[in-house]
Amino acid sequence: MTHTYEYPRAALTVDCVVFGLDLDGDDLQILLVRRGIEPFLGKWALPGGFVRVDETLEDAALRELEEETGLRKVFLEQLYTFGTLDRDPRERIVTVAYYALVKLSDHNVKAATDASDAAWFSIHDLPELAFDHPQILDVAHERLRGKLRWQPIGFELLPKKFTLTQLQRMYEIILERQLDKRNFRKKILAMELLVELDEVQRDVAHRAARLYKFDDRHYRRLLKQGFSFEI
Amino acid sequence: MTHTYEYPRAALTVDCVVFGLDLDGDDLQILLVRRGIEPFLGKWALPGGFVRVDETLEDAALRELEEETGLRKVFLEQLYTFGTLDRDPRERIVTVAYYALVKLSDHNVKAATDASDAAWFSIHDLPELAFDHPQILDVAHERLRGKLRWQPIGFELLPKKFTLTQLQRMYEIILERQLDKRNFRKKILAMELLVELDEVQRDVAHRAARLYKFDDRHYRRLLKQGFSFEI
DNA sequence: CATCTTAGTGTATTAAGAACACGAACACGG
DNA sequence: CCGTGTTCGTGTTCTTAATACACTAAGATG
Repeated sequence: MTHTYEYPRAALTVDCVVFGLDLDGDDLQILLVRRGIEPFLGKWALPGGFVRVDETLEDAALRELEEETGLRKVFLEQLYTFGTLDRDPRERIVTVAYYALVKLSDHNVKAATDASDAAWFSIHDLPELAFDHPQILDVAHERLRGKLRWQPIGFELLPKKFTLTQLQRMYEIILERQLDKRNFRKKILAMELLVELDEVQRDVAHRAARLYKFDDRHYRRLLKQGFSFEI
Repeated sequence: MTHTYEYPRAALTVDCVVFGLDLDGDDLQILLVRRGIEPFLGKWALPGGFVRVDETLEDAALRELEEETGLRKVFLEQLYTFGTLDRDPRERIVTVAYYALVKLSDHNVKAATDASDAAWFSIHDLPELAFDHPQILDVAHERLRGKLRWQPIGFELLPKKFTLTQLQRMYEIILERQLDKRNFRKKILAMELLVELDEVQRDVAHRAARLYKFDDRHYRRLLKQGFSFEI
């Protein structure tokens, strides 16, 4: 069945920049999929695809993410819409880009094997990408760095229970600068957004650190009172 | 001539939230156009329209803005893309929203008469709007307030030459809080982004204030050195 | 020349950010 | 069980930025 319109229409797609944090490797990572069709057959690309006429943009992004990488229930936020004329060699395609933050600890390497061909890459060592995906990735990286300091989205990259050192390292990796240990702990604890758990790290070859979790309910309550997060 | 595709496609539009500043009325204003066709015939709406297949999104926004309101050469930035299923009663339409900042002093009331039916409204006294335009406007207003403090975009709302009092009032109107006169002047002058002109206000019934202009070249130079603007 | 309105200016106090080092805990290996 | 190695957890001082606050000067008007 075909569909006919009076004027030509651009096709509409979504693309997702998925960030993951490798605390061991001290590295920010991106989830890419290998293209199985032309154009750019065999090249790596951002997971994404065409928006169906009966689903919202966000639904399309979540669907494509699951189909291509197996990921579900991730933090997802709209990034920017890219609409230059020649960004796809086939025809005019406008893409609404999203960025996602995932806890590598939960959805560990499963994502890589589940789908046809998906893999994590260090943001500092990326393969050649299809389309204008390098540009989309740059915008996403910039947004992540910018937003991280003003909104508590970084917790989406950590396991539910984390140590203060892991939290600090997350900020250091993404912001690409060192933070002072004592000042960092003073500041983050003063916000009263973390709940200290009766639990410590396990299986570490040194003194185990106390575990904390982020108190989302309390954060939302504070927000209404004009509280503003800042690292 | 018609155009046929294998799968149904959403239509793509752009909409613009145009902000103007009325320094006399101490008021932030929005430019709206009255709809000449169904749906929502006769209702006020954001200027906007369909994206042609051979123009970029930004070009479409600028074109629609000029066609419907006569405005040219305004500050324009992408806001967000709205894609819920029922936002247009006719069919699936996805809209890429932009926001614009204009100097009311330059493009004064011409805009209102030039086009069929365009007019400025106080953001605190808006008429009933078509589609999901109230929501788009809210997002734009939130973005403006958020961005104003961290980027020197407010100058786009003022005449090229302005007084420090006007500058302060602009921040007070949009941020909706009072600022201390001496602290404000101290801070803004310390940034060294303003050029003091050999010129003062004219036609005022009291002591005339010194005029300043924003030094865009110097701002860009400072940016590269890691400078960050903040009010 | 008296009146009215806005312009323009400095200091003292308070809060936040930055700099900085060492003893305690715990696992491990000999 | 004792020494070694690694990370944990903690306070104070100094510096810088933010806040609070009020009067004289300039110039237009009648």
